[in-house]
Amino acid sequence: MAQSQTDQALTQLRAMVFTGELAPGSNHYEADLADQLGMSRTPVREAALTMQAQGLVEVQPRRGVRICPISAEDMAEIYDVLCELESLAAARAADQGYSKEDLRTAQACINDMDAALSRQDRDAWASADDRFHTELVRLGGNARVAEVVARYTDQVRRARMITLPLRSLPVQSNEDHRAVLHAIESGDAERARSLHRTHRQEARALLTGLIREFGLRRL
Amino acid sequence: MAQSQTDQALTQLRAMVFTGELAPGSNHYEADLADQLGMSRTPVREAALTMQAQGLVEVQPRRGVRICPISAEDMAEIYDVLCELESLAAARAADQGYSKEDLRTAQACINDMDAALSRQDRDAWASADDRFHTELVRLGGNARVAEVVARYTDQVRRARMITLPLRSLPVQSNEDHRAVLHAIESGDAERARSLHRTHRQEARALLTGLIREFGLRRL
DNA sequence: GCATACATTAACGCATACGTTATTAAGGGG
DNA sequence: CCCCTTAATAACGTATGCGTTAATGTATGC
Repeated sequence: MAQSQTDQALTQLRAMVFTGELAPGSNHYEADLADQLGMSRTPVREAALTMQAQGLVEVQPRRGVRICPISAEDMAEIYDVLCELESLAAARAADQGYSKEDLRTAQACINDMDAALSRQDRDAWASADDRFHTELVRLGGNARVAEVVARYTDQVRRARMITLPLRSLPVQSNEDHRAVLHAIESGDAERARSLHRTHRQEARALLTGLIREFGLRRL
Repeated sequence: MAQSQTDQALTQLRAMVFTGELAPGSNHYEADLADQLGMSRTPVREAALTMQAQGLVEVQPRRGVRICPISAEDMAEIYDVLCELESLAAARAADQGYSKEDLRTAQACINDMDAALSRQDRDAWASADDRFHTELVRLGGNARVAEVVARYTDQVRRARMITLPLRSLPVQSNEDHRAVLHAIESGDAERARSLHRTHRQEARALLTGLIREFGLRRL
């Protein structure tokens, strides 16, 4: 499982972007990043170009690698995409005629979210929520949908982490998930679609609202 | 306006993929491509990595750069994505309250398609059709939607070119476009959405049908 | 005759080097 | 005092070289 330097750079740089260790809006010279990661510029540069194609950074000549910040408008755009594609995935998942066993992973995510909620553990909830949405999209059976959803989920990952403590406990969210999964289980595609669509629209409104309310810049 | 070697490599390699000069499913060593483009391996490699992130090629150690072929299943997946996102764009475009002047470019594309049809010029029609969809998505006002649509349009570009002569003249398509634009003009978002959705679903069925009917491999 | 071990080859991963060029600062003129 | 010109700096773009390593062919043993 020999990981190439480029792979390592990609993994580490992505992690540094997600945690905010590389601050949104900040610039970083390739040479500095290479030093930090203990490698030469080449693999760093290759990783940066890949991340640029993923929309996480911009490679700007002589100004270094810029970490793309997320504005309320960006958040709104991204949630529009997630809303459409995830609700399609929910509908398709319902069409597949999955057994309870097939949906076990999704059910487990919901259980984890419930448990996290009762512990008021927001981080654990966020992690389980993330896994639920990933699983939902996987169940939809369209790899391109999964890819795009993963890509944009990455773009808002840091912003979501930051807003997480600002919002009330996401109890409604868990109800939504259960309802969506139930619709999938019962093979009701249009219901799964519209339930999930509403769920995501509410998330969109909540998050953009929080950003605006708290005047968050450089998310 | 100084184009870097990497940019040139990207432009040229993309063109070579779209025309089929680099055949779908074929592999090409970085060094060979570099020779063809008259540059060193570095910019070729960087361009290849970017194209990999765009889903056009795979960079496989010791097997060179592989040109991703498109199967009927890929086509179905991609059109599902295009269907959702473009119909969202159509709905949003209708919500913007665009004037006739704002929609001039889209109207011009439709006119071009009509003209191309009457000349039975399929290539000109395809070009105008492409421009119409791009413009539609631009009118939707969501840059992420535009980005994803552009990316997947690129992935099916070559396959569409190849199937173009196999299908009957796309007269219905032009009717559809006109109806969508009319819905946008009259601000009827849900009508624009559902019309465009149907339009794309039909394209999906047509294209996957053609691929299967003609047993096209390595598209 | 087939499988396995080994040698050979060459494509890649990545470090390095260097020329180019944008940026910044300094200096001179208005 | 400000603006413009010019020089210095350093980050980048890209060529190059080399060690690594996977793929292929060959030889050997069963």
